[in-house]
Amino acid sequence: MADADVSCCGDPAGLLETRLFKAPCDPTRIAILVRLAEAVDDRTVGQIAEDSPVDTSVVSRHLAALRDAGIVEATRRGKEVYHRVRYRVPAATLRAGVDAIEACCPS
Amino acid sequence: MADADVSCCGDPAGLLETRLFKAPCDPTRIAILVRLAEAVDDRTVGQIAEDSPVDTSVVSRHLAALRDAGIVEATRRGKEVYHRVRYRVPAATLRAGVDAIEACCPS
DNA sequence: GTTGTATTTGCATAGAGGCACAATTGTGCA
DNA sequence: TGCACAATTGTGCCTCTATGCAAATACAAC
Repeated sequence: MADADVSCCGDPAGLLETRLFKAPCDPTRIAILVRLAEAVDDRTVGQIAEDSPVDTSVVSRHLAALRDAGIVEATRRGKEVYHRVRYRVPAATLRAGVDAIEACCPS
Repeated sequence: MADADVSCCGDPAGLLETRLFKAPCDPTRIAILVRLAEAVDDRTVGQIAEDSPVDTSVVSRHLAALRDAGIVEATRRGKEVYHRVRYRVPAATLRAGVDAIEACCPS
């Protein structure tokens, strides 16, 4: 049973084990993500760190985690690395999971 | 808490800070949740612990966390406490969040 | 009441992860 | 080149949480 592939719901463990769910577990990561979402344009690591109580290195690591989870994307322009939130892909992943659950699981 | 209320997206931080997102952060909790989802009928703490490498007390604690997050519900019948997955509420919460994001955020 | 079983809770330990600081890397410019 | 600045990475500390075991609680049967 370890190979968790429920007949109707697709692969719930696969979804839950995604970094998509692990990424928002830390309050600091959530705060960074929200800051990034509130910004109208892309933000550099330094800009985000300015608004954050933690060190720049910490922000850098958290952004790397968010990038790794597919929640954030980045582009290097010169010395700075500009970050922005990816909305479509994570939202689509979540929606697909919710659809699968609601389509087949007991109400 | 940084009055995080983005104009269009509702309260993203509020959703992310929910225990709904914190609960699946631990692999053991995910495994327990998947076991529970795979079961056709309700499962007692002991039954879940049988299929789990960790101690019964650990399972009990994780189930409490999942209950606290609204992902699992339980009913006591005699000595045993029977658990089952709640699908509707968590799925609806996630769907509402996804809807809000897709409705207003940059594509 | 007592006994037996299921679950929860208290407590100590160990492991994982966040954090700050320092060192390193990457990039642009003189 | 050398220098300055932005970002990443190495390292050690510290906090938080998961874990196991034991004690306590909840409930049924007697």
